[in-house]
This record gives sequence, C-alpha cells and structure tokens, in this order.
Amino acid sequence: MSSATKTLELLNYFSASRPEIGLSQLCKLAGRDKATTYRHLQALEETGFVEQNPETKRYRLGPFVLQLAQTREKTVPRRSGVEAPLAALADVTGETSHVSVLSGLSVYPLMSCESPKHSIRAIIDVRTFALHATASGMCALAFGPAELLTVAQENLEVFTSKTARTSGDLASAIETVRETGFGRSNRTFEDEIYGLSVPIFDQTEKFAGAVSVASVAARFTSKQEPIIQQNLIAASRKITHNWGGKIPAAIEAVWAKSLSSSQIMEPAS
Amino acid sequence: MSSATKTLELLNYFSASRPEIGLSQLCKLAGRDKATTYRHLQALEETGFVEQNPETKRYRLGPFVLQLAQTREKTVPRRSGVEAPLAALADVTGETSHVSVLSGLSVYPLMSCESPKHSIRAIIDVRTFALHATASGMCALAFGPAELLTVAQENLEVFTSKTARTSGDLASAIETVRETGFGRSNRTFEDEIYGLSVPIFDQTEKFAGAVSVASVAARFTSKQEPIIQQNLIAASRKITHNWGGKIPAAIEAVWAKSLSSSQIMEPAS
DNA sequence: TTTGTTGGTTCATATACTGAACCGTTGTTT
DNA sequence: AAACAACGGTTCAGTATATGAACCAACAAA
Repeated sequence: MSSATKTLELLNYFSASRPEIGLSQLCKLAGRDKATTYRHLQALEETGFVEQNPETKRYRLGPFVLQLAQTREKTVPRRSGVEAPLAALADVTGETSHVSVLSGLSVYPLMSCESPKHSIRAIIDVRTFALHATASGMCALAFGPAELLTVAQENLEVFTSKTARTSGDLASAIETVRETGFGRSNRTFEDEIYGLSVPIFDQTEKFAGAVSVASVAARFTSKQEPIIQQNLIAASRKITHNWGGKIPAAIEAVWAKSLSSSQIMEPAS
Repeated sequence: MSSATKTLELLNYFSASRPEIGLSQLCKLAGRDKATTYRHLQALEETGFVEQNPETKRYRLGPFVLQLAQTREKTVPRRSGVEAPLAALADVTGETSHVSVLSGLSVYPLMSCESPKHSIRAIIDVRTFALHATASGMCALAFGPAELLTVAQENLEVFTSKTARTSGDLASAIETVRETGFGRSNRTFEDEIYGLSVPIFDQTEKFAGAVSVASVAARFTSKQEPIIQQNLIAASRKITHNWGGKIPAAIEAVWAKSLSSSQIMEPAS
C-alpha cells in the first residue's frame, strides 16, 4: 500500500460521532506507528485536509474538503453516477430498470434503461411516480420523510384492480416494505407490470431516491425474484456510493434477512 | 516534499472551470512525471477522491469528498452561519461577496455569493487566497498569526502591475489595513477586481477568516465605498456572532474611526 | 516522586517511490 | 495505408524517501 493511500485512509476515521482525533488515538485506530501517523497528519495539514484545533491539539477535517465537495457537486451531475449501474441492472435482469429521485414531496424519474432482451418490455413514461401505487413510491413512503404519507393518503388514485384503496391497505403495505427492504408493485400501477425497488441514499444518509426493475408481469417468476433483488441491492450500493452516501446499517440488515429467507444465488462481484 | 503531499496536491488542479483532467494534462499542470502522476492518481482513485470518467478516461473528483464535507460541516458548522449574512451583503452591494477561513497558514474560500444585479461580476474560483494580493489575504496578514508574514514574503507572486512586489510595499500595505480595519485589493490580484474585506473572529477572539466584497473595478466608486464598508462590518459582526466569537474592541474602534472620517450612510438593519 | 498520559522529534535502516524508456491504442495527417 | 503524434498505462534499476524504536518535554493523577 502506498504511503499516499495510507495517509488518505486516515481521513476515514473522522466522522460526525468522532469529529476530532488526537495523534495517539489515531495511531490506535489505524494501528500505525506514531511517527508515521504524525508525518501523515502533517501532510494532510499542509494540504488543508485537516486542521489542528489549537486548544485541544487534536485534529479535525479542514475547510479544503468543503471546496472539493463543492467542485464535485457543481461538475458531476447525479445522472452520471447512475448510468453504468443502471445499464448493468437492465442487462442482467433483462427488464427495464430505472432510477427515481425524491425532490420535495414528489418522486421523479431520473433515468431509465430498457433491456433489448425482450421485445415486450416496460416503458417508464410518467411525470412523477404515484407514491401508493409504484415500487419507487412505496420505497419513498417507507424510507423517506414522514410527510409523504399524508400526501399519498390524500391522493389514493385507483390505477388497477390491485391498487391500494384505503389508508389501512397502504399502511400495511408500507410496513412490509420496511420489513423486507424492497418496494413492490404487483400490478398496482399498470396491469402488466411487476415492479421491485430499493432505496438510494445521499451523503446525509437520507433517502434520496430509488432504483427499480419494472418486469413484464407475465415474465416475473419466483425464481427470478432473488436475482433481481440481489442486483437491485448491488445497484443501490453503487449509486449511493456515487452520490456520496452510505446505505444505513438498518437497511443492509433487512436486506440480508430478506435474502437469506429465500433460496439465494451467489452475490454479484 | 512527501509523496502523500504530492499526491494530495493533485486535487488542487480540479476546479469548477476544469472539472476533468487527463493524465497527460495533469502531468503538465503539476510538472511531474507521468508514471508518478499515474500512481498518485491510482492512490486517489482507491480512496475515492477521484474517479475516472469511463468514456473520456479523464479523472474527476470522486464521491468521497462529499462525505468528508458532510462530516466537516456537521462538526464545524461554519457554512450555515454564513449563508444569510453573505446573501444580504451580495444583495445590498450588488457585487460578489465571499467568506474565507484561515486554516493553518492558508486562507481558503468557504462560500461565495454572486448578486444577479449585474451580468458582469466577479467569480471566486481559487483554492487559496494569495496573502499579499487579495483583500482577504491582507486581512489575514494584518489580524492573523504573525507567522503568515514570512509565508507571504516567501511567495510574492506578481499577478498584476499593482501587486505588491517587495517586503516593504507589503509591510506598509499591512499597516494601512491595521489602521483602517479594511483589507483592500485595488486590482492587485486581477486587473478588473477591487476587493474590500474585513476580518471575522472565532470564540477565542482570534482571527478566523474574512468577509469580502469583490467589486468589478470599473463600478467601484468612492460613493459606494462607505456603503460596502458599512455592510461588511454588519456581515462580520453577524458571522462572528454565529461562530461564537466577538469582535475585538480594538477592531471596532478602528472601524468607527475609518467610517467617521468619510461621509457615511445609515447602517443596514 | 513515580507512573502514565499526551504531542512531537531523531536517525539508522531498508522499503517503497521515482522516471526514462517502453507498450498498445486511437485519431489525425500525409 | 503508412506515418505520425498524443493518449493512457507499464516496467525496472537505482536511489530517494518512508519507517519505527527510542527519545524528549509537558502535563495529570496517584
């Protein structure tokens, strides 16, 4: 491992719950020598990545990281972090895949990607995703801000015979999403579409959107389900990472539980 | 210079105006060997600081910087205490306003705010403020730690025909800043910018940064000057307060003296 | 006083960094 | 189509540079 890598890795030990770290403490955390760590910190300080609190002598992240983040946000649009994982997802599932984002109290489509595998396939063509009737919407209700629920309840439009019609139906469906980690729309929005969806998170660890697979319902089998689920999770991890976020441990836990309870395939690399 | 420092310095070449950089280009910019630069980029990529655009093969800032910034801001929430006063300052002056912070021996931009009033306006796009050539830098020299002076003297880069070129020039300019309470950059950094700046203080009553107005030089008149000065002072008071600091009485005194010697407008609320 | 922290420094050792020269690909010029 | 240039990426001998045990000095508690 290069010296530069070792130096940069020190920054991983700073977090909201451990914002300031002393030299000795950092040595213990990183399992490195004190002199080495000290020099690494010097390098980080020179370049503005960390600064030393003059009172406590401990180190904390410096103002330079703010600038870098600003530059990144100005120049790398969210779409670009989505393209590759979405294409991979569409490819491996053979079904139309899409990413939606939460903005305010609506869930908007950001990008969709169709697979050429079948000539009959789902087309994503909506302005916003109905919260109560789509897999993406259910993810938003389950993992997004609580205010969404009232918005959803005020607009329980009926799209198909399987659309949730009452607050009670909706609440129990949301509960299922929370327990499984997967939004699901079994013909609740369109008669021939079976949607499966997982949440995406941004740098604040808050719900930012969802990535979904919209299968042609007639093709959706219990054998495919875990494959789609596995790959949804992989896509969510990648996109979340690209957006500077982190999947909350609680979500990872329910995913693990969900998958272990079905006969699973080996995870993608 | 340590290998880690050299690696980290590569990040300085990324900016809003140059968001993606190819290997060869970066070598030229940094004046380094290609193999070395390549390995440095590898280290940065491993740690998430940069990522490679798969289409162009060029490098850009990675998602990890977003997380770091998030952590820094949660920990040292300076940006949030700056937003409102800065917006107000830009609004009332009609010019680009910005706040810089001192970390170690460098002055970094923290936030800038442009006014929509004019279509020609200053853009703040630097990694650090030159101490001897910018209004913010002059504030740091005048009110910050004494060590800054030697740093400044060792790097008297000439930006325009009006940039200070000798230690003597610099020293007398600093003296003026101390006497007036205002950092000033009359086309010393860019030919068309006139900067005016006042210091900000933290909870230890030490110099923490500066708030500045970067006017388009052609628009800067002696009539506007006191207005800008008044509002700079108001902004500094608010930000200093938000950061838990207090303006030293000595500074308040020189400000009062500065303003009374010119015909003043009534202060903003 | 002793003992155990802390942040910071030194110096001999040898590890890991360096850069000239290399390769393979791509796109342009002739 | 051959020649050329510019690109990203790789190799390896040689040495510059990172390393860590041992060392301060300052401070706190016992």
